[in-house]
Amino acid sequence: MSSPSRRRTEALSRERIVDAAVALLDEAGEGGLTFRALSQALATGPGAIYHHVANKEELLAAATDAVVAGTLAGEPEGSPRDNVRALALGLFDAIDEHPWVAGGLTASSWQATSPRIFERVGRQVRDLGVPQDRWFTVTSVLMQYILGAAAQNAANARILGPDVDRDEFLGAVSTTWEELDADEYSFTRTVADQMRSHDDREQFLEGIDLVLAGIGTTVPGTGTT
Amino acid sequence: MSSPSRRRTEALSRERIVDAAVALLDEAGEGGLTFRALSQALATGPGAIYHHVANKEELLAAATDAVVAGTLAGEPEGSPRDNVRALALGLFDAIDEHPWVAGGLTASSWQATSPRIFERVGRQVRDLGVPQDRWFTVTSVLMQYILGAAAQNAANARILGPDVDRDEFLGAVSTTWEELDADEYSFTRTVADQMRSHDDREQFLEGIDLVLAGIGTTVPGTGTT
DNA sequence: CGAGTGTTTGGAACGACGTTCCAACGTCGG
DNA sequence: CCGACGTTGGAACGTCGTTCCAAACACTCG
Repeated sequence: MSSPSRRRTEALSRERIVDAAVALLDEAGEGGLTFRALSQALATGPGAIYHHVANKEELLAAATDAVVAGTLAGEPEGSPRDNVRALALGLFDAIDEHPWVAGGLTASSWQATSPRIFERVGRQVRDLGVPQDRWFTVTSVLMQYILGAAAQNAANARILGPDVDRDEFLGAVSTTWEELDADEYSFTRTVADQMRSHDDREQFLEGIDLVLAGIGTTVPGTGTT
Repeated sequence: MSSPSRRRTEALSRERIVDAAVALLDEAGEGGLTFRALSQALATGPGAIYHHVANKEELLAAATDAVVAGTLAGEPEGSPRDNVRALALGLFDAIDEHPWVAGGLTASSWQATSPRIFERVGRQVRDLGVPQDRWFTVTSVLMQYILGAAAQNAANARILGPDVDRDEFLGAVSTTWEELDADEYSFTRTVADQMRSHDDREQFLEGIDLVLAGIGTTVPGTGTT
């Protein structure tokens, strides 16, 4: 370990592999992560990678964890409600920017990534004044909404693609909804124009507020404020 | 159309293909759906299937829609709150029984399946007394929680596998949590034993109640009841 | 300083996948 | 009875995740 090693190329390491994987996923989407493409980006062969990473699933989990850990960096500094909002929005934006993270969380990153998020959310739940015997449930519900909503938003963004106009797409869906069967889809037809002009981020935050309000009704000393 | 066709074998149809796909997915999981396995189950070749189904993505979407449409069969008959609970629980159980549905909803079934669910949820939101200008947002949030929580539950069930003992697994995770770093994971360690004895279905329903309670705070004439 | 040891490398090869292609087959209108 | 046309299903293509192994390397010890 005297000279920090410069072998044939530049030394392959798990960290370098994960970084390259993140870059590849960002560029080419979930299907763009290939051991062949990764080999080429790292100027090596597929076999070499397997000495640092067990398989693709673990690699995806590591890439997911790298992104999530990055968004969880700072320490919270406001009221519990504000902290939950900030935490949720940070995850939402991260998943929106790296849509493959949603799939990565489903895969098997629960081992490292999920507890990381759980802890951050849970501390705010605790500070919110929720009775201790409900900590696990309330934290789980909050986390499920955050990740579930973010994942569905990412799925929508994926079918949209990077080069499709958002307003155009929303307009097309809205038109489709307006042309549905009048009896079978009376409600959906009514709100078709509401969907045309909605903002995903804003709607997500309203959902957080809704859940927080629900939590508020079960906390002894707190109103809706 | 006189004799309802009995060709070489028994006539290939989109419906027969989708049914076989559902059966295959239930038996072997998301990875078990293969055009080769499907060909064998239908006693035909892979090429024949492509005359009835565009590609695998569409097939998965059709299979997903078949399952979801089945759970949405009956008409609701109780209070809006009870109906939401029943609707949510029906979807939760369906996804728990067919975990691949979670992935199928993400894929591209939003075209047919998603509006189906949206309409059902939305009607209850309307009957709940939510102001009309918030229908779209509230319905979306409710639906995001339902599908998000169910999807994450299905992901947990998938890593569990059909033959692993649930209590044993929960105990193992709980133990892992208790051995986390005391400073970095103080909250998670505290609730480790709560997770050991929790019930997924019950927790899901508590989440529904939490969201409903949150909705209740924004509805003019309604208390928490 | 050189031989030996154990790890890292990377290219070839394997089986399985989604998908395409096309010759054979079946059905049906004229 | 015959041509036209949609259906069938097996072969084949390119790509994927993964495995295997001989060559290349860094390091330790005599």
